[in-house]
Amino acid sequence: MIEIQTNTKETLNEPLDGLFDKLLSEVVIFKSKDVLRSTYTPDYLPHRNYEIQSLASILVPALRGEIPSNILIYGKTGTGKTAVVKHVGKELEKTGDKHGVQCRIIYLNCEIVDTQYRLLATLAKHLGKDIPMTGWPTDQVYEEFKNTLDNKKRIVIVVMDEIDKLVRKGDDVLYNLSRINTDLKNSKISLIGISNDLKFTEFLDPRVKSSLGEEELIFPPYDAEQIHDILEQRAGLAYKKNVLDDIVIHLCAAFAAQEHGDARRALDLLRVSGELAERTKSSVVMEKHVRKAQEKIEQDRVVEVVRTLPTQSKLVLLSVLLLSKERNNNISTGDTYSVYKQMCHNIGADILTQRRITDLISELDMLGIVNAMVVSKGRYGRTKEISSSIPVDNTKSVLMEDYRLKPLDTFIPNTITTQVKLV
DNA sequence: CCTCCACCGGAACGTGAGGAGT
DNA sequence: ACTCCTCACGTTCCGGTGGAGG
Repeated sequence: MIEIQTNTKETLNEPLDGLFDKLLSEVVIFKSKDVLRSTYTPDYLPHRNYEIQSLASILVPALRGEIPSNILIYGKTGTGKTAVVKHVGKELEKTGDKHGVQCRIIYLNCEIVDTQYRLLATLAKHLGKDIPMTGWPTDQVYEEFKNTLDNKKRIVIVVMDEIDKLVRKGDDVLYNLSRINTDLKNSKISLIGISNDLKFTEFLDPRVKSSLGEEELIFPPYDAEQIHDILEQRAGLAYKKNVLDDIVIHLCAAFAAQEHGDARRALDLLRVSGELAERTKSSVVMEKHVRKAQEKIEQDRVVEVVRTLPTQSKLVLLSVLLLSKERNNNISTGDTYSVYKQMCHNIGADILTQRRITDLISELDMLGIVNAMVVSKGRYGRTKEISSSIPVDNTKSVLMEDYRLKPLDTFIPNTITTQVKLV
């Protein structure tokens, strides 16, 4: 989206290093964009004092050389769980240094570190012991980790973000980790699990459950007012003075509050709004930018979802899209299925049963890319009435990026006409 | 009030991939 | 290398159903 002027002599004669200087100087809105990224850990967390205090008071024994209770933290996305833990952790390490107590916080994201082996290896690495990422027997890694951990007197607090992802693949690691303290002479270990799924402990071994959940913290979602405060504070750091229209922050907060109080979403919105304003060379972020940003974020989400759909679901979606162009959105399962069958035939894909397609349609409905409602048409039966809830043409081109659907490019016109005749 | 359409959606089962244990 | 288990994905079978039209 960067336009380069080539029509004036001045631009052509300008030395190359001046080119970027000029572009750089055009960026006038942001002071620091990173402040609005989800990777940024703020020093000050509005409306999370209670959580910070609770967490700190649970962890304070660490500074006296005792083992803090293990903690489970629950809360939906964007409620500040990770930020609070990182913040408190930083403070704890700082205070520990001041008083000469060795406290280490190790932060792991279980979505990436998702097996027993990787988890132990990563922990060992954080403590300064390199273990090859593959190859060793798991129990050897465990031993190695234990020895490294125990070679110094210290308290180690392991933070496991998205712990539910790890549990789904077995809870042995957690069992081992929660019992490891009995084998340690010098150091002590304590666990903090973060999850956005309230029910994930159901899958846990009862022993692990009780040991891990010695203390529990629940982070409630923010309301619109609280999100407003958060945005206000971050906007001060991220944007230059007087570049935000008054309504911008209110609007971002309102949009995000609708999404179950997700602060991350609100910050994304604020950042994308600024980026859009910047691109249109506007020196002020205005309401229209926020609305555009909201649209863009939603569209990016849809594109991502559609792109990663399994082929069969893509075919079903494509059928719905084609039909919704021909009709006024009153599409039935039967219609969809016959178009779907034709397309499968055209590209030589397996044809699934209608029963399965019903389920696939329901899945698409849950993802929010089509609407499906069961309606009765009396004498003419009972069916799902399907309509697409996304822009048809854009989505179609995303679908066509899939090489397996490519052959349809030439078939699609025929498909529709035969279909129309058929009905 | 009854019928009957065109599908819904639950249940049980089959299959193949992939991981753990031995 | 082997079995055993789990899980995702599909199929088969089938009872169930809201309401327009008779």
